[in-house]
Amino acid sequence: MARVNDLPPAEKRERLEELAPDELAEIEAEGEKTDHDLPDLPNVDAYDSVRMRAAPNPNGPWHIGHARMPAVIGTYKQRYDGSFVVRFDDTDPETKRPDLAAYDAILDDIEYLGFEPDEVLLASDRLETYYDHARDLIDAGGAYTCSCGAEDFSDMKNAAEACPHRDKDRETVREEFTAMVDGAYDAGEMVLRVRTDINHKNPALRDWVAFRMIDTPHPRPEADAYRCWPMLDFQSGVDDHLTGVTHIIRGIDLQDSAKRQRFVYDYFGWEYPEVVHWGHVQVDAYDVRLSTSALKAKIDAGGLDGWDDPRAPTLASLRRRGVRGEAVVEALAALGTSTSNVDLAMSSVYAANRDLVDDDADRYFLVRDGERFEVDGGPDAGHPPLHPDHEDRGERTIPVDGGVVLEPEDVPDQGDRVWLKGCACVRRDGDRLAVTDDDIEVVRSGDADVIHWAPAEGTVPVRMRTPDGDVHGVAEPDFAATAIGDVVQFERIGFVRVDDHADDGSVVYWAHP
RNA sequence: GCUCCGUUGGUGUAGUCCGGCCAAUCAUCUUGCCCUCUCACGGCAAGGACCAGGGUUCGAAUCCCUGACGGAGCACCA
Repeated sequence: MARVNDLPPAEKRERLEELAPDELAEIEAEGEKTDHDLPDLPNVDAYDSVRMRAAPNPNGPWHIGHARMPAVIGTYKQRYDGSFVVRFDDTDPETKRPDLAAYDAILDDIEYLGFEPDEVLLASDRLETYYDHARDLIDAGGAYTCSCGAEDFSDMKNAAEACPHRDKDRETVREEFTAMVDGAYDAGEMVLRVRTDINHKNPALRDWVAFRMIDTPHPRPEADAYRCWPMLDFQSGVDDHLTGVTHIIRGIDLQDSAKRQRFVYDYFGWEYPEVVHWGHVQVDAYDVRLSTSALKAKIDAGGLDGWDDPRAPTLASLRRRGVRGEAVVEALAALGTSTSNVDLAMSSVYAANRDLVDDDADRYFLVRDGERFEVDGGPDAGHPPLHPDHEDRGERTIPVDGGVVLEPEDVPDQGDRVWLKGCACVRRDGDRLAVTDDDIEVVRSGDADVIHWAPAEGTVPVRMRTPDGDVHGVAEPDFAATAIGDVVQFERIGFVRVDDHADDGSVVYWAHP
């Protein structure tokens, strides 16, 4: 044994190949399947096919953190040839009041990420289903109506004491639940509780509320007549079973949900799906909080121009900046599904996007805070290529004979030389630049830096919107030929998406370096 | 307070279930070099981590205990 261990790896492999070729193949196959970021889902073999769900609360467009769910279940869907349903859990018309525009905004966001739900459901369409199951649960002795005040019940529960309503007879419970459904009570007067275990060591699991009364009508006209609404744990638990969900992925804030819902599943004789919990995501590079309501407040207060403001950590913003959904998915899937909280580095999204757009992004010059110089001698214009790796795309034409503007940092000292990229080498002489007879060797030898530049006249004014605020500059004339929506690179500045060409100038959204 | 859960480089992640092949993987990041008419791309190299302390063991990132730190739930929110 010791002798074998001392052998170099290659030799060990050889020996093993002679002795046990099958086992070797197995070992090496295992080593190869580590090329995806996400861990395998648990117990996949026990199911005919993998079915997952995203259960968003439609309270606004999505921020970057929200994209994690479609990114992960979409990736699993592809891996396992499975499916997923998008189910809007819009069962609180008051404190989590749905925003009617958010339903479509969220579906748009999912499409942007590159996924298509196999089914879309709205919980607010399914109240009758929940009522039916509540009645079944009551009949099974699994629920009781309770008119305790919330605080009173909480005290009893924490002391592991049953409330006086717990042993009501079923007939009364049935009648009172019917009255709840009929809207006979006001908010706070009556709830339906699941009978779990009042002595359970975890107080969070004791006799939780399944249905409560809400006076505020639902914003959807289809659901505005209902007053008796299910709580998440009941609604979600029932729907997961009814829609055939095999794998639930959710946040650690719902760690206790499975344990709560299991009581209902047990009453119904259902099998609980596999569950994966993940931690919270934070995103670096933004000083705005990753919260829909905080973003909404900031927009309403005028601190952001809208959901797609480049300073907002939203998917709408990334899309406008020219970041592809695929890059967002790649970066989020790489976070895995661990239960600890994670930080998403925007640089990883940017790296993934750069990989996707670099080849297509034509190059242009943008000069910020340009300092003007007259140019003496040399050619009429410079002709840098549209893309350094694709000469066939042609070259740009940048006039030089009417003078040029340079960024202050690039202005050479008196008598020093710089190479105007795509044009010629110039030497500074006061506020003039004299073209020298140097060839490119002066750049190779390190005697002159290559810089970008723009003509003094005929440029396109550009407002570049970035997460850190707007930047102004002028782009070379050919930039006007780009199409809205194109992603181009302003050399030495970064990739941007062309957003608008107006008479008084263009607007671009900065994507990343 | 009660109940759960977690802790691998700056960030994320693999390895932890089934202890040795882990002086720890990959990506991102930072730095340097190469390539190049800058940038970007590409290539090469370097940097940087097993929360702490005990225990078990021939051997611990991996198992056990204690502690520290962090997170979550205990809602008529999702």
